[in-house]
Amino acid sequence: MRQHASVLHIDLDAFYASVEQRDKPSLRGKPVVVGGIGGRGVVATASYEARKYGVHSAMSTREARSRCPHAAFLYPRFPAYRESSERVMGLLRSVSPLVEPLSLDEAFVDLERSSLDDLGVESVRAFAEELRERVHDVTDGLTASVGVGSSKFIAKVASDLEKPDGLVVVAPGTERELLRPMRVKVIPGVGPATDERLRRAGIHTVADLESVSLEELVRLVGKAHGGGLYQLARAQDDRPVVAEQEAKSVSVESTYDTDLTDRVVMEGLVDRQARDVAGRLQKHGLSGRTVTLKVRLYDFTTLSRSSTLAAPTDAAPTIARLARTLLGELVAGGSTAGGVRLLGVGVSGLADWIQEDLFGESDEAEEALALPEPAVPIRHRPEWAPGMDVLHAELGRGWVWGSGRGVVTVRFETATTEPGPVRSYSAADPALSPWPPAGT
DNA sequence: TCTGGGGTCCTAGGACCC
DNA sequence: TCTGGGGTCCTAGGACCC
Repeated sequence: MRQHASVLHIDLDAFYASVEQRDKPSLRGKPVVVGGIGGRGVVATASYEARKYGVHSAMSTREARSRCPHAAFLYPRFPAYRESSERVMGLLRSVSPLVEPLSLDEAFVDLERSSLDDLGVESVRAFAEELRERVHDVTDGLTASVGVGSSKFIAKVASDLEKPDGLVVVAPGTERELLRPMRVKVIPGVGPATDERLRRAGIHTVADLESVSLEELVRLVGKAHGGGLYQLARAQDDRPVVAEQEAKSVSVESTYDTDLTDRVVMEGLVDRQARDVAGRLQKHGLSGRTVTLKVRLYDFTTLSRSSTLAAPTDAAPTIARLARTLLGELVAGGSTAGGVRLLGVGVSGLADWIQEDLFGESDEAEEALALPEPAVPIRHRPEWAPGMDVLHAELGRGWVWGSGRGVVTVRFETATTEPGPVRSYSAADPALSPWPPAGT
């Protein structure tokens, strides 16, 4: 724990939903739900208007629809979120070289490395308030909640206290009294399972946790976790802000609207996932030795099988061959007989050097074997997904309001226009195209 | 029609080595 | 001539985070 409140945590409010409301003027002030729209989708982010109806992250979209049928349900537009995120991270890096992004919408900033000389509470508060304004400006209107404290833990807790659009600076020395009345779930790492174990032991608040011995905590939740809880309950947290985190694994997974039983179909899907993973490894100059296949059965039982190569690879055919073999073992063993709802392929044991540079052997020969195009009957995403940006030859820029039965309905508006008109077209109308055009 | 997708870290057992 | 022990790698599963 530091002497000063010099760790800042920033969290963009209802990030995905807020970007949608910014870019779709007709949705401002209205309930918006961003997430998977398919039969098995879940909510990624709900706007504050939708939260009033009890809609929240990780809820199934079906449940969200029943709670708030009049909300706009939109597919995520990651390129738009990434663009705003990069602007915010860029701004943060202009303030301190030590910025640790946690996701697209969250980051820690080390103020000891900033230009701020006076790390007193009032000075830090003014600095953070100005930072929030600059985030608002650079993102064309998004709001952020900020917490500042003497550690990552305290900063993160603080940023949650006055959401949305809030700022809390925790004065050094007041951390423990702030934490004591809070539920143990406030501690990062305490999820549903740990919460339940602690609850059964009569531990509900941080104050309760503080009164438990280290030995008892280790007995309850294990060595590493128990040690961590013991410290965090006392607001002891020396974790540094770390700017560069190296990737340890790359994976792709997908849940299908209907359970899979056909081995050939599953192999085709796994091939495609292997290709996607290989593409991402290559894009980042990475290769890895361990290939993992993930299978979630109809009853949500999750299995994984992995295999480790002698040398790292980034080749799609190599990854696909291993993943297929692992799948074959599960199919042969009868595990998949009841149906498969999810398939995934991952590569771990990453090295940021290329195999061919260090080893005489390579999988070039295997790379030369092109993977057959999979005959995949299940389309995961409709062609015209709600929320996606489109261009119409006459009416210009708009977004897909809904589609079905060969008809697509578009609202013509952008971030800088008034709420615009709605028109319907044939899904095959050549005047309508995705925006931005493919390949740009 | 309960339960996404991208990750990280930890645990525990067996193999293997010194 | 039993009962060794520690370290590392690999695999599978689970908890957790956003």
